[in-house]
Amino acid sequence: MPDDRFSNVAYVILGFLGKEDAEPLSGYDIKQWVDSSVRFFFAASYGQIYPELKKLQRSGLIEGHKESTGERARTEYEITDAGRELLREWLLQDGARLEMRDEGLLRTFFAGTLTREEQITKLRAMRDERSAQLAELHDVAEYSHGLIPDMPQLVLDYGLGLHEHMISWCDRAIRELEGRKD
Amino acid sequence: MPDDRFSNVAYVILGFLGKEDAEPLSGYDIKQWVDSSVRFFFAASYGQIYPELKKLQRSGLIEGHKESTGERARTEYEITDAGRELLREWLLQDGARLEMRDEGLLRTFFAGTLTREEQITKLRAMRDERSAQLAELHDVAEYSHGLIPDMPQLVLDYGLGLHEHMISWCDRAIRELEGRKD
DNA sequence: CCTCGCATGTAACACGTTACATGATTCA
DNA sequence: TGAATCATGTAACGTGTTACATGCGAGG
Repeated sequence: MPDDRFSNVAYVILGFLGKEDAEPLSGYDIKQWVDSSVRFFFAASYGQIYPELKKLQRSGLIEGHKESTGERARTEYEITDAGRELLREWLLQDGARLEMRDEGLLRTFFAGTLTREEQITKLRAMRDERSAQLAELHDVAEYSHGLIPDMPQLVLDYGLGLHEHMISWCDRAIRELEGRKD
Repeated sequence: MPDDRFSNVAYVILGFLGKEDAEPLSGYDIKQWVDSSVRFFFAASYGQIYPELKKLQRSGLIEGHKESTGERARTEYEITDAGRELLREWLLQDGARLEMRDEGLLRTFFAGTLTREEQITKLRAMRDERSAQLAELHDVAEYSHGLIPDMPQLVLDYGLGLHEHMISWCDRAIRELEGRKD
């Protein structure tokens, strides 16, 4: 067994391939799934996905089949028993990292030297961005309503609530600053 | 002027040095400030801070003074007018990136193959971690109450609300799963 | 015919963390 | 005396994004 350590992206792959009902997926498919579901709290690029697929295959955790029958060239992957086992191990691990990098908040934090006007403008922009994101998430949630199982549904609800919270904070902060407008 | 592009860490440094009342700060000081204020939505390590201080100085945006009078060797930095200008520019920029990487949520999302019991255990662990973080934040907020100006205070409130939201989501999710316990 | 989406990949770069090295001062 | 904190740094590593290259197939 070469190189025994896997990135979170590897577990995302195993996660999608390891769902109860899961069909075989290509690297491209996986990217689509990531972008339309976990994207708001976990991103993954092709630059990570394709190399990781190779690595997982080399380690016998997934199996690839060339599916080039008439259609476009395409390699579909399925999870193996060893893969399921590793996925399960990962799911049960404790100590999960939570990282956030919020440039908007960072700017807000240091915005004391701006004028009230400028501060309010910035907060409104932040609010609008979040609203746009919320709308997108709503689409995803609506579209997949009933199609996806319990846990993913709960996690989508989490995302909706989170964005709503951010928006209402912006609103409160704006009102607060407007009230103090001297 | 060599290399004209600065990382977010550079702006954090300028931010702390550029506050109205700001005293000169060492690299060590800045790390302390980061860890005790913006840490929950933006981290920075010594490995980023020290090189960035050098770079900012080379570009004339901050000025360092060796403060080795009797005490430990220590270099304190102050912001220059050019630095203030760049900081202001950055504060007014739009298009702020928001990145999140939440391993716990990721695991939850894929937890469909675990038993109800296991799922609930995981959620409880997540809840506890968040509670601990919330407590830490409360300490910071309490400690700095009145000491820090408007904007930072608002941002701290944001953090408190965010963590409370996460916790109540965990609670709801747990109740939900317990209700379905078949 | 041309554009869009499907499909696979890689190389260069940017970003960040960790571990390590070093040494002074303070306080119990 | 020994541990903790102040203080400054760097090298190695790991992770993640971007830009690019390539080509097929479907539909307007």
